[in-house]
Amino acid sequence: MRIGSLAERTGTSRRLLRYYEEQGLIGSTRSANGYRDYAESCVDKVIQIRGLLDAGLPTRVIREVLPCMDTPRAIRISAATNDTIALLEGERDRMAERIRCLERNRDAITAYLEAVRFEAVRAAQSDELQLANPAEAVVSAKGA
Amino acid sequence: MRIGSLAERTGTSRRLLRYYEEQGLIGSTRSANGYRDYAESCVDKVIQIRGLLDAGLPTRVIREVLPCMDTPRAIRISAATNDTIALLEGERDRMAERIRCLERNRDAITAYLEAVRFEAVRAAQSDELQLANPAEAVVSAKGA
DNA sequence: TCAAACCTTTTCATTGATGTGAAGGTCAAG
DNA sequence: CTTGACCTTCACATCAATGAAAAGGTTTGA
Repeated sequence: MRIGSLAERTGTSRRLLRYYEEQGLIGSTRSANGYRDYAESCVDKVIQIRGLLDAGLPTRVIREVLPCMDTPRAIRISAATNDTIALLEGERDRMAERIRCLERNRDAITAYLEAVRFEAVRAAQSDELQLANPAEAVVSAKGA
Repeated sequence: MRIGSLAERTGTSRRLLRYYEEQGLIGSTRSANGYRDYAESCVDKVIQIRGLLDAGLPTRVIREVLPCMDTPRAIRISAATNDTIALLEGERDRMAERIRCLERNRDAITAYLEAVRFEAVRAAQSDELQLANPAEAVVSAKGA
């Protein structure tokens, strides 16, 4: 597959794909004319890279982590030195911490949105009944 | 609390705290001499900001999201326009997507590490029994 | 009171990482 | 031959973060 197809199928620019290759995140062979030729698996790989970058992981970490999830499920054990293992454990823990942080904040946003919806309903009912002023409503949620 | 204490208690540099204030992420009052004075709640807030930035959220988003989680649990409903709500829902969904991506990859790393550990045990046992060569071991995990 | 040590202020400049634009050239198909 | 996809390379944009200079406030102790 050439770079245009890969770009289209992954929703990234050709420029960015060349950049990822420069950063050692993806690989490609070259056709006789010098054009890059990508494996089918690159599609998933690029999507995964996009997700990890968007989740805040630096390319350096992604470079280390990606080989552990090769899509033709072959796990290279031999290349795992003790240093690599320690490094991966560290990154796994940092990922877990990121997940916790995001979950906390996602839940807080969810709770806020629910409170807003609840308040909107309450204000509408109040409006219906007695034409009350819904402005400046501040709800103190001591319980939550 | 002055900037030095806050820096020490949050593990960030003074410089960075001024930067966050410049970016509208935290606030401070000023003493008579011009020194910044921070509320106690700023400690948690800064830690939360660090977590969100580390998780890949841009300051723009954090600025919007933070007011929804004020620590004296007062939820300001009034300031929630329809635009704000839509924006928050979008960010919540993006957070959820990040979480899924990180979970997938954390699990993949975990599985890899377990496979490595398993392989290490197997190689050790093999060593004990027949002095086998453990180098270049590649395990094809078709089942997983 | 003087001074040294330390904290704070603002401001300008820079770094590092991710990503993009565009120029100038090659290749291949209509 | 023209068009469109691809190549390399240099430069630029953006964002988070940092460095350093220059100036002033605060504290402590001789």
